[in-house]
Amino acid sequence: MSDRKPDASESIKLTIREAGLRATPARIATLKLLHGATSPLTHAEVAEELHDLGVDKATVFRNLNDMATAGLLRRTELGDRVWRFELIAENEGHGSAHPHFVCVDCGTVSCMDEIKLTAGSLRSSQKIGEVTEILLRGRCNNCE
Amino acid sequence: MSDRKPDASESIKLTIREAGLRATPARIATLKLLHGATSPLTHAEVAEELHDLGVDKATVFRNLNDMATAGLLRRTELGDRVWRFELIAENEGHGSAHPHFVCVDCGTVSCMDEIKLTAGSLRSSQKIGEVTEILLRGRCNNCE
DNA sequence: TATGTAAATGCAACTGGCATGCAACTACTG
DNA sequence: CAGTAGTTGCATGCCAGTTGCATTTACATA
Repeated sequence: MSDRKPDASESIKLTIREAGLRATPARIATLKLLHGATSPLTHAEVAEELHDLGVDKATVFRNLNDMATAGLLRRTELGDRVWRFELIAENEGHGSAHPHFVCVDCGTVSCMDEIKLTAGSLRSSQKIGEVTEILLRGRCNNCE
Repeated sequence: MSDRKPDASESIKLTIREAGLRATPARIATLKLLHGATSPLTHAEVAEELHDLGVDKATVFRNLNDMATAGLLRRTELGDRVWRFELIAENEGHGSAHPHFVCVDCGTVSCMDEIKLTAGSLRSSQKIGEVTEILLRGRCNNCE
């Protein structure tokens, strides 16, 4: 029954409260779901998952946006007009977002912590502006 | 060049036909508009401008998408869930491999031929798939 | 433990950006 | 200059997301 630590929910509740929000079942479930995800999830994906718990679409949308505003989640747009959300890790204090890879065929999104630009590239990018997000597009290995 | 003449329309017509599309008034007007624009225009902006000519919204949408598919325009998404379109310069034929920098404020798209990933980054990206496009998002120096 | 209250929720209707089906029209080909 | 496939206008549909409002709930306080 309990391969899940009894206090996992407790620590999630604390996290939510520390962000200034109430620890409701919908929010706890949302964070748990994102915690187990390996890539950002869309509004729709989270909503579908929580629908079985009787959570309304609008509630999911509001919660995701609220928690993103509160600094618990990162909200990104990968070029397909759909918002995606992922947990901001606690030890991720620097706040720097990591690059994402989007498959143009299946739409799968992968997080790519390792990706970096060469030093020269960094310099020339700074001539143009401040880069806040790196996005790679292509075809994932499952699709080619 | 000095194609400010009455044959400017002619050269636009040729461009459209060479892309495999018919040179209709709506398309010519669209290209002229984009030619004079300093940053990518949204569907809505183009549609509003062409509405005075009696061109329907849906037609503008189809034309922009068709011409983007045909390689005349570049279609980008800056994170606000609105498509933007800009002319692809004629001498910009090489197409795929050069990264773009998109300013999330003004919508300017810059080509960044020098941007490269580190060797290690390339390797780890290949574990996921074949990267065909690199997009950097941020704020350009004019906007910050 | 009970209770007051702002925060959160569910439901449904709405919005905005874009896509599509279809009949009428028109740019191009021969 | 007629035939026709590509285009257009209009109406409608679609989808992700938003909003108004009555009801419920988390949690601070008594």
